[in-house]
Amino acid sequence: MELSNKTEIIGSMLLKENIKPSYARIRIMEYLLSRKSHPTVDEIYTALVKEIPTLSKTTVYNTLNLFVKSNIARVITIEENETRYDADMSCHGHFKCESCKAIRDFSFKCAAIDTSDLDGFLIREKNVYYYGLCPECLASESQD
Amino acid sequence: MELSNKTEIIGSMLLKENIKPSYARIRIMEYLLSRKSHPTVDEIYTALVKEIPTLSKTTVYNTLNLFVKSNIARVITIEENETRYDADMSCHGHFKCESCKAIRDFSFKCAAIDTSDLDGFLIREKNVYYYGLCPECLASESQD
DNA sequence: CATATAAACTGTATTGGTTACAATTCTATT
DNA sequence: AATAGAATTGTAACCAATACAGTTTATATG
Ligand SMILES: [Mn+2]
Ligand SMILES: [Mn+2]
Ligand SMILES: [Zn+2]
Ligand SMILES: [Zn+2]
Repeated sequence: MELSNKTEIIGSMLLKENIKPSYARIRIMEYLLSRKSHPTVDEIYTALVKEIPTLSKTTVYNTLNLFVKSNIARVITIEENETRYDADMSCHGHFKCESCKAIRDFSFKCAAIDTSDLDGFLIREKNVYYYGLCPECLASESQD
Repeated sequence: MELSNKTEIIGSMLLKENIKPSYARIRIMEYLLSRKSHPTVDEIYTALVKEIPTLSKTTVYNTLNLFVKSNIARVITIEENETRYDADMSCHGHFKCESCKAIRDFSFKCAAIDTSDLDGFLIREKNVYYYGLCPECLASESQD
């Protein structure tokens, strides 16, 4: 069936990073991959605890920190107070609408950013955050 | 003398934004402008309280929030736990060395980032954060 | 100058996301 | 079944940031 297939795919992804594919870890990674919402710890916990009643919020924290350390998830610090997470490790930027608070991906060519100032630096990670208004909020704000 | 000249320049900068140029506000903005270190609230407070013994940390928070709202300073969320501030409002990126923790500016051409995915969006602010190793730390790490 | 009003500042209490840690449960091996 | 180690849990503690009420300072008016 499909669910076990997905479980196996995620399980082997974790095993490749020497992470034991426990049920909680698989479900957390599955949640990260299925949603493009860049969820917070609380969002992940609240969603999964319905199906995994024994789940602890500490486990969500531990698991996400483990994923980040293993480079299969990344931290999104687009907000000042709460950390968000993303399992999409491809090079892409994040736009946050200051009105509806939605955070969505946008693509850009990483190589297009000229970083001659950083010659001699080892660059491990790039985060690009844009802020503004999405088209929907822009339309509803102009009609006042 | 020079100090009063600097004070007047910062004072008129604040007045332009309808911010009353109180002593605390001028000194906080002066600290932000003189340092390129992107200081935290605690760094600013600790440095200034030596000269302004009555200074309250709440005032530092209030003042920085006021500056950010008036677009004469910006929040740097390059770290997960602590907010940093920058009075340099020009388009530039920030590089954080994961070894020595230093945060330094780098320049890039804002227009070079193709954002066709964001057609129809109103972009108000752009933050570019890079992480890695600075040349000094790179050299000291390779000699093991 | 004296008084009144508003703005700025201060100090403390509280909030909320995150981590520390010890106890418990689960998993794998013998 | 028994043991050891890993994973998970629940609570306590931490700490940056905010809320808030009280105090001080600045400005305006008579
Ligand atoms: Mn993303
Ligand atoms: Mn800067
Ligand atoms: Zn929106
Ligand atoms: Zn360094």
